[in-house]
Amino acid sequence: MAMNIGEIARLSGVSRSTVSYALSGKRPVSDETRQRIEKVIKDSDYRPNAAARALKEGRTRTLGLVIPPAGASLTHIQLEFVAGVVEAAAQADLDVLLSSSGGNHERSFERLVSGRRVDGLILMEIRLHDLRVDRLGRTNVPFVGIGRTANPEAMCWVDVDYAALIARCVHHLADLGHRQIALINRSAELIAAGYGPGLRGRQGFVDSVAERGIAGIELACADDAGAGQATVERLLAEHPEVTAIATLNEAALPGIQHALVEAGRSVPADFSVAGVAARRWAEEFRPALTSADVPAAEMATRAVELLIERIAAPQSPPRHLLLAPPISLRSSTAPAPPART
Amino acid sequence: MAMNIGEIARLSGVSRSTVSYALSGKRPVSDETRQRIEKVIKDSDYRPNAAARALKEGRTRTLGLVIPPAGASLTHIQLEFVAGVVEAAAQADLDVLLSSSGGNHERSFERLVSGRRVDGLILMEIRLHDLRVDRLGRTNVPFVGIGRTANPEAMCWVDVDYAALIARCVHHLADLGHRQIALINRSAELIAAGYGPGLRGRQGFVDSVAERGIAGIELACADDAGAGQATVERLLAEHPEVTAIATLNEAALPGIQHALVEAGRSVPADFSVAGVAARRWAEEFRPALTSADVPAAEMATRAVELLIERIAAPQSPPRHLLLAPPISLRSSTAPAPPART
DNA sequence: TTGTAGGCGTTATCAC
DNA sequence: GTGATAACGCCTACAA
Repeated sequence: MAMNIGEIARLSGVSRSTVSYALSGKRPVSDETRQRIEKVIKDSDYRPNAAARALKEGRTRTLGLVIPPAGASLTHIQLEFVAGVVEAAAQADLDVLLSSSGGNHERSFERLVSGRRVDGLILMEIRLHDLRVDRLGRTNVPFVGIGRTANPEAMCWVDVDYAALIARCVHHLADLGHRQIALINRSAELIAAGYGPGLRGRQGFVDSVAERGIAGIELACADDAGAGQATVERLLAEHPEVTAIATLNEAALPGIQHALVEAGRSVPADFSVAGVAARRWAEEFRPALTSADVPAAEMATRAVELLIERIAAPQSPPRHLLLAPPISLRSSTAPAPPART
Repeated sequence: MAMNIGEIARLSGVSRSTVSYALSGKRPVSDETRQRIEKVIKDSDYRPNAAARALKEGRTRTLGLVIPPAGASLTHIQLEFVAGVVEAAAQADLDVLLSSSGGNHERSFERLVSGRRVDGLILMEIRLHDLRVDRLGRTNVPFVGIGRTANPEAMCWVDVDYAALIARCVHHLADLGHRQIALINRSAELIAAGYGPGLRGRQGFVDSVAERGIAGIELACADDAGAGQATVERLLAEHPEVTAIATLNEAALPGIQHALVEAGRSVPADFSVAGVAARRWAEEFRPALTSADVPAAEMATRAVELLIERIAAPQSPPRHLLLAPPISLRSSTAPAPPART
């Protein structure tokens, strides 16, 4: 039984337009007919054909979400963000079409953009120089970036202020008396590719370390526990004087923890760790990690809000949101141990 | 510039149908006209309007993927699966529409189903008695389940044979001389709700333990590290004679590891652990976990294949795929220690 | 080899 | 308060 509006109209003994108006409420319909129609609809679980509606209305009621390619497996933060976007979109009765960019998924991205499959896009993992942003600039598809480009005024985005957060970590550690601090950053490849959080986090580190007049060492580290472990092993071997780590590489955390345990450094008595991570990972660190918890769910909500606004008013000046959540003091930071001899 | 097929036709000096045929290749078009058309299309980056095409063709070229509600944060396995589905779908030039079920997301699910937003659905986390499966049974929307219901013949699905895998873990541990083995299962709530992996894993445990004539203790455990730690602490306190754990709760692994370290049990010399988990988590366990690696990416590929088949032939008898990957021997299992006195 | 025309299911304009 | 009808952009018989 292929239910369509015509069938509902026939069964209710009215015209198709009346059914349409009864549904949309865009013009008055007598109580009697409305109820007859509603009954018929309920009995047949009719729902308007989305494609027909999209064709007629020129909008799809669908948002596109462009995730990083599958190869680079998603972090907890990204995952939480995706779930949050689906949630927030559902709240607004919007669906979410997923696409991965990078790799050889350009077809999928192009379908979204020029096939008018979506009313707007959310782009994850924006690079400082981002081809997708350039591409979208040439169309008039509304979009919101998670992360900002080198020219941030030109577009809508939501981002975390990694520079400020890493700086806060450094200040917190410096306040505790640490004079030798290492930054465990994301991978060298990501940073070379113009990955904002890595670059801005580094900047925040360099600046704050200079401001406090203390020694800072930056290390790149791939996004997995093994790399975290290797990186910290190297750090401890080459720079035994370091007493604290700041990190924005959440996937490396388990490895960082393990390497410290192996090396016999007790956290936080001998060694402090502070970072930027999803709350869940911070809490799973042993001891629980003092960290600025990346508010992925909130970012998702805000990004969807911004996008909905932008879809409604595509020409309005682009809005931005730079989040800097406070550091949650947990158990991984303490006063620096007396200097080793 | 609202590009549509008519506009392309006008610019190329041909009729709309000629453009359409040039694009689809469903009837010959002279080289000269084809080239003219292709040039115009390239210059204008025209792509057919997906909604119009969907309306006309009665198919959307879109797959629906129903994920668990956001509250229950996704595990690594699920995450890898989602990415795999997007990948496999993109390979077949299909898009993926995301929806979460459960919670109050029924609207979103209903939109997918009766609004004809998708050509078919993949349902994650199938329960033994699953309302969504019942709902889909009353429509003719093709779908593939990840997991199977109590009546598995009636539908298409891809599943992991948790019973067999847990049994293999038990046999492996028994072969190593362990006589007291505990199963760390998923949460009591999940199991009470008819969660297949938990129930079937339990069955495999009970059966294999009986077959080997050894003592088995089953413990439920929520999906996070904290719960894993608490569960193992309790286990060691109440059953100090236990020398091995089998588990299918990957999210609990970090906690399991931590509790064992805290209790001074050295793995694998004093204590063995085997399980079912995503490969990445198995490798991040210390020491690397002997486990059956859930092939989430392969499941995704297979599920998409099955679904595409089913969309093409909705009436064909439902196909199933029960995967039982081999156990990868890593470093977390060893012969049982001499009995404690 | 190419063009004409009808219809997919909606919504919205116009008429009653 | 309600009904007929055109249009959204595409595909595809049917004609030429």
